[in-house]
Amino acid sequence: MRDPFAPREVKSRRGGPAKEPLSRDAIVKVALTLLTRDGPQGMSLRRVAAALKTGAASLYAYVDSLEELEALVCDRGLAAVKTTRSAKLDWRAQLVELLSSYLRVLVRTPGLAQLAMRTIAVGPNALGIVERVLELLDEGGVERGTAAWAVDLLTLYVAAIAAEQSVRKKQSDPLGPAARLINAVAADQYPMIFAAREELMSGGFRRVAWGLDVLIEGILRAPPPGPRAARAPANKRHKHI
Amino acid sequence: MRDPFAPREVKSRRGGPAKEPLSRDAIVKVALTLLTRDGPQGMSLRRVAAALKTGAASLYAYVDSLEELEALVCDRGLAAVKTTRSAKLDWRAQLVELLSSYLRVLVRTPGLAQLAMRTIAVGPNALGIVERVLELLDEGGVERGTAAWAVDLLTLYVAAIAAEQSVRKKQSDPLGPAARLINAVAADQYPMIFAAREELMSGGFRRVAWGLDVLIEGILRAPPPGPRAARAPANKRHKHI
DNA sequence: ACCTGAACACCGTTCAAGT
DNA sequence: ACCTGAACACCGTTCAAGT
Repeated sequence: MRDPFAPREVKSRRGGPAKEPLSRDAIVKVALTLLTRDGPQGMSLRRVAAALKTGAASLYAYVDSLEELEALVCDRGLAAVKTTRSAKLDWRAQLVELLSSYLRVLVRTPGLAQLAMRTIAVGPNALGIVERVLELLDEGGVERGTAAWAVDLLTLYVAAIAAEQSVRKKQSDPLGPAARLINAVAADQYPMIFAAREELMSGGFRRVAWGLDVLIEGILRAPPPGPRAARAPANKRHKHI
Repeated sequence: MRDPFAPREVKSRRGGPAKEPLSRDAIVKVALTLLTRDGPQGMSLRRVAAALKTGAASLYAYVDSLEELEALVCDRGLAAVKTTRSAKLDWRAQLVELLSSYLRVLVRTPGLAQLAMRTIAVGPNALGIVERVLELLDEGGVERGTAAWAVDLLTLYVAAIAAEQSVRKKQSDPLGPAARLINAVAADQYPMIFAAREELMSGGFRRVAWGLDVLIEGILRAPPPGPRAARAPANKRHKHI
């Protein structure tokens, strides 16, 4: 299997006649545009092809499948994430900054979050983000094995939050019918939910910030992954999952 | 908008002639069966209808859309999660137990995890899980506002892990081409990734256990969400996300 | 009211035929 | 080699017509 992120060389047209000579890069570009403009629905092979004034079959010269295109689009979308270094902020603030940028990019483009959850992100931009997070955790004194797992935990959390938000946004009502259901929950049947119904639905940016705080705090304090199992429930260790 | 989880009453056939008289419940049941057997692809309205020996159009008498069916299937799948109380284990062990059961159920049925991430879970089974988590956190002395946000964090994490695993499983190779790419990563371009390439790919149950530990540890220690912002980066508070 | 076949407007992918 | 139209095997949803 080829590296899907390696540029695929294509014989260039002799004089370079038209505006978009139909290259892999052009395909990914308009796909991301369509995704940003019309959401996940808008990025079909046929629509991308139509935007490039061709048939869908033509795209298969540059892309093996929709899945590959999605991976390419996903990584291209991640180019917008700011991974810049800052001398003024400590590692923790920089980490929060980076992850907030990641979140902002995922939320801004509807469907990108779902893509990020579905495809294993291994393009250069995704790798750049992972690299930077590892750097920052290292700066924070987090041991390497812990850091490796922590990257996943952090990025997974942000992607999941973003995906959830973009689902919620699709709902027409503020917070969707979920809110109404939670409000209608029987006080005697679900007393805890009823008591916390207010807090369950409040959210926004503070909530994300708190979540990142929880993760970072936990990463710094939870027993690191060593050769021995950390703290699995004693009676049910290694039960097949 | 009706509560989609309220049972929809249907005129019963006079004598009750056939095996499955085509009820909302029967539809959800075979849909879940198909999902479990054939994955997300297998649960289309047309396939569900075919399994019930009807046309797809017939299902619209019981279900408003594929999206509603997905929500119903999702909640029905969650019925398998064990929310039983235990006198022998402390709240924390019980919480890990419950979330492990949740994870097991999501991973066992391919596609259920993706469903759980896509639909806002508000069926009785989902509510039961949330209720139980809130109970356990309360037992652990976690303040209500914190607990409300923590439920989301915990369930989101488990669902995301499950979704990621079921994506990985789809890949043919052990760990998929992602592993090969990470192994092939240039040592000078991504030094941190290269150094941690081993740990980045190791995983399994211990990793999940560690993740839950991180979350719980963090939840116990991170500043609780109060009326004032907790610890957002001072220079970029409330920037629109 | 429930149920249905047919139709509508889409999909991703393949393939023989063009250049 | 790139590009294409047409076809294949699917989708979710609607709708007029049945009972």
